Amino acid sequence: MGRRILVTSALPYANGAIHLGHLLEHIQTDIWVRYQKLRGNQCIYVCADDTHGAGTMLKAEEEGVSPEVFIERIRKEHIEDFKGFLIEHDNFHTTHSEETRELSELIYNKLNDRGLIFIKKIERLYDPERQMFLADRFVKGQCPRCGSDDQYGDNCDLCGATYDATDLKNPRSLLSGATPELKASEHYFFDLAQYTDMLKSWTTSGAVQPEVANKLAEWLDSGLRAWDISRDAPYFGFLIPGTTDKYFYVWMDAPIGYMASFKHYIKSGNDLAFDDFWQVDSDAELHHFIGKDIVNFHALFWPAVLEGAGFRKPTRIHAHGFITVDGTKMSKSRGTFINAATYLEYLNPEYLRYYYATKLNGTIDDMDINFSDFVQRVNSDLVGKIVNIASRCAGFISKQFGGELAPALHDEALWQKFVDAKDSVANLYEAGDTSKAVREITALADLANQYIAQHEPWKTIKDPDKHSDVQLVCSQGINLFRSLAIYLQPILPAMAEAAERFLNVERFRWDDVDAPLLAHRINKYQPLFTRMDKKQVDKLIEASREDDVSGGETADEGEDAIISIEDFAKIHLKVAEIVAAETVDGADKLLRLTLDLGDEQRQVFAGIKSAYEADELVGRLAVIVANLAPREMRFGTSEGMVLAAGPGDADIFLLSPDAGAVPGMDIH
RNA sequence: GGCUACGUAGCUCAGUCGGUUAGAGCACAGCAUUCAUAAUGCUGGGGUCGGUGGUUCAAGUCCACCCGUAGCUACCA
Repeated sequence: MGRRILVTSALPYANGAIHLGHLLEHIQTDIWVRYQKLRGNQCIYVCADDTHGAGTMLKAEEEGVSPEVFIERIRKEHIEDFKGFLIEHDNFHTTHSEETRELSELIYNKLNDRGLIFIKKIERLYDPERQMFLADRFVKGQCPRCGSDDQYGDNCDLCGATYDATDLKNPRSLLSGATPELKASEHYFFDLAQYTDMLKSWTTSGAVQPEVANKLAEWLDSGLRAWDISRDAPYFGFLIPGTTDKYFYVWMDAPIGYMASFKHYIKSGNDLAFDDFWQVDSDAELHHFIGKDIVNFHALFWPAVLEGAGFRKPTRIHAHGFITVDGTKMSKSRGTFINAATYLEYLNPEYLRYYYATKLNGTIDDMDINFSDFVQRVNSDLVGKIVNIASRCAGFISKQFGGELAPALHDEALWQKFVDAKDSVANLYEAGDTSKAVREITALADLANQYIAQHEPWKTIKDPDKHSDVQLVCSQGINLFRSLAIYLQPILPAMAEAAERFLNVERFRWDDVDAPLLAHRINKYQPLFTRMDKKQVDKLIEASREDDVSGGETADEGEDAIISIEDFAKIHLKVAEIVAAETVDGADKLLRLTLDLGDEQRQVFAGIKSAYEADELVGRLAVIVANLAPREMRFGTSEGMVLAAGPGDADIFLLSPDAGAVPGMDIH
């Protein structure tokens, strides 16, 4: 009997669009789920929007609609975005649902009955104008340690200090600008410390990755405190039973949303028993895929709540790292904060699924996206290696043999190598190490291409006596391709479907790799993938940059934030003389400049060819960023940046110092 | 600031218990090839393993400190 598995991805917060970061998690989960389904296991994948909290309430208010209307609109967008990336949630619900309310109340009542809930009066910052308590992110003021202004209520960006919002000097409410006052309020606490021993053994039992267990040990060893699970009105959420103005904190009901989504899935006509998956001795598996930033909620608070309420605990928490682009955080101003919907306007979703798959390894390391690497990997692996096998064999089979595959294999040993990879690829999928799985699969693709090159069907076809050899070789090639398509199905479901049509077969199953297709009629080959042009990616980045300008998002990244004098001092500007300038073969926009900085010469590539002739630049002075990291470019290394104004094309204007400046002078 | 991770070829990443000359793919160069969507095959160049110091017969691997990146730090979600 197969395994029974319930899988979740972290719930996206219902105040913004799905972006590349969400997709890393959902694609990773989807690959794992599709693999389980392909194996014939019963695997249910549920998710939901995380809707509660002051965040959605205020955002809805900004748009002048009710929170309910606002979150439902977001949910529809999220569902569309995920569908566009072929992510097959069996149910995508909302935490603002009857199921979540019922289960939250049930769990709370059980915890309360067991004496795990207590009430304590605490003092929090209160906005007297808006008449509401303020979460840390809605308060700014001066850091109590270094005194820098404009810092949030939890920690200081500049000196790194952490503190309570009540410690801020000159605090102000971001909602009204008013000075917050301290106000006492009764909060409800969950007695987390009761479960310290349980959590110590659970976190080291293999339920979380070792590096995550290390991080959690820090919490466990320093002593768990009671967890504040209530928030005061006004709040968007569910009332705590027996109160009229205390709401469940969003992180209390968010994981309950996993249960609720599963419950709703059953209600929608699926014949499953809720208790089979959630009762304390359930033999079904429960897997949560999450980002490394929220491990404490999933691997401390959540298992303790489940334990306290008499439910089973998760089988495994799969934590992953974050996306960086060229080594740094996604950035709206650089156009690397890319939304799912924008991506889909320009590129095939399976390109991204494949690229992520080549890099996912089941650890919490961050994943760096490099767009030229992305283009190269997809083009050379998917189009050049894998799909090309089918493409180069199909013509012979359809033109010479009426679409009929040979009745026998030509190279049994080679075929067996493809069969033998099955368990190892399976284990890698199971462990979430899809990067190794892909490496094994592309190594097989290399063998297939070598095989075809060695047997040269395009030469054999000219010899009438060896006509049937061509059928043997190309049939072998197509069977090898079929194995690859099955192995890649979890990552590339649409490609696999197209391959099924080409091969004229039913839906792939994992065990199909055991036996080849022989004496079988296939259909005419249609290209499964087309090559990607870097220009499409450039357009996508450009479009994402525009999104930012028109979107008017609240600057939660601090993109255009005021910088300190220390930040400015990091930029070292110098006067430089352009001693040589020349065009670069093959480059449309670049000029290669040789700059004299007084004590050294540097080569800099500048994108100013559209506005300047090389000759007119020689001898003039320019302003250069002298400590910019050297950049490897296609035509060589660029060792700095020349400053210029203007929007681009013909309108580029180089900056120059007034008369008297000499090369090498510092600019302050 | 404290903590948890990470830093290896131009790029993206492997590298097991410390053990021979540090590997792969992409990119690049040369040759071959023309079935395939300019797709393939063969060969090759390319490394101060972030830095400094230490432990050891032996360090990419262990230790200390430093630099850089990311996350957490319980009311941001």
